[in-house]
Amino acid sequence: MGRSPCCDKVGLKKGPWTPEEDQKLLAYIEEHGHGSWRALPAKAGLQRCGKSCRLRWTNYLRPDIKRGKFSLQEEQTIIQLHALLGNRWSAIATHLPKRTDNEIKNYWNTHLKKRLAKMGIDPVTHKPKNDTLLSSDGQSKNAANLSHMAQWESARLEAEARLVRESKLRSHSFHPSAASTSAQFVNKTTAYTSAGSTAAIGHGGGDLESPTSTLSFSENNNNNNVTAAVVATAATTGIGVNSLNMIEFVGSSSSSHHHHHQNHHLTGGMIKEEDEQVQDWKFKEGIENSLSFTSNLHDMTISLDNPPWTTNSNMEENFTNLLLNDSIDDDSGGRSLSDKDSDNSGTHDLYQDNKNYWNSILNLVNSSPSNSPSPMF
DNA sequence: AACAGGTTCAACCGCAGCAGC
DNA sequence: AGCTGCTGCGGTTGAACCTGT
Repeated sequence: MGRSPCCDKVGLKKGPWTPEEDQKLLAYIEEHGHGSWRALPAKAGLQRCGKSCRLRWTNYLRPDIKRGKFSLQEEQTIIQLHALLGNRWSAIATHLPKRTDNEIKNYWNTHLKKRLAKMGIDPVTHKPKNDTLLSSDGQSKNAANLSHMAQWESARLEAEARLVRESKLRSHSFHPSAASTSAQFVNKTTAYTSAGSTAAIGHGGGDLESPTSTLSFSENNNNNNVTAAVVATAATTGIGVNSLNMIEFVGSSSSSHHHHHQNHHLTGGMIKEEDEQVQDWKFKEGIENSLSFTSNLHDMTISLDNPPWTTNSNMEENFTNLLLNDSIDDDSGGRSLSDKDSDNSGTHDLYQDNKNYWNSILNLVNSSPSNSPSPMF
């Protein structure tokens, strides 16, 4: 179990990379691909450890990295995914094409975490810090249920990662121009299918199956039964609320991008325009081998005094306002969580905002940026 | 202009998981 | 089954940069 010596080896350089080193690394990978990272530095003539080279490549030099300011939509995505997945930056990064986990992590720690804290939202739990106000009205239960969702989402992502790894192994004819170094650049198709308690393992053609998760919630309570049926097929669209207190996210997977749609040119084109980003979101929904993998993840019942998510109206808008208010008026002291009045209406607002917040998170699962051309912020 | 304190982010560290032997 | 090496991940660090005084 001995640790690999890595940079402990004497003579290996550490610290910031010089342009010359960057050039060497780029030139080598462009010509040969990275291959074994451990062996790379010697071959490329670099006095670095392989780990350092890999990091430099994946976080900085890789051509398909979008650098610069995060868009409002990206911010929202990060916040929502963080609520679902926690500090699983690599998993979050899979939903943000061209952004590295490191970049997302940094952005979270330096911007978003503080912004949420200012708003009175615990950046860890994504619940209002003064949660006692909500403990008796079912909202905590909502959060608990969402926590379950998060667990399943995590499981799904892990399953996807496995599939991706398998896929990469099978088609591992590495080409420098397709120097995919991370699972995040492999398309995935995901789906949350409302299926009651039905377990369905669906298989599609191709040598790999598309990760499709089935989430269903059906829990009994003395009072209201709410089935939250989430159907989110990768880049899903639309949300329907039927008359039975049932939320239905209906999505469709339509694209058929080829895995190698990304051109890994090593020069230029690092930053793509917004419409290209939209394309990338679309691309996420497709997968080279038209994957189809369905797992019935969970069956549970949500019992609620007040059925949550029974309406979608203004959901996104409210979430948007929550964050926008704060980011626009950054000196407001984060009062966007409705502290204008400290009476019962304030409490209600808090509840409402919290509900909207979590609704928006749920909605993320079903929504695709490609279908929300106008920023939510 | 100079300094101090705060912020950002590239890079490092250590650990865990996995594959091959 | 156990060992070893490699890779990826998340937490942390510290130099560079920014801002206020």
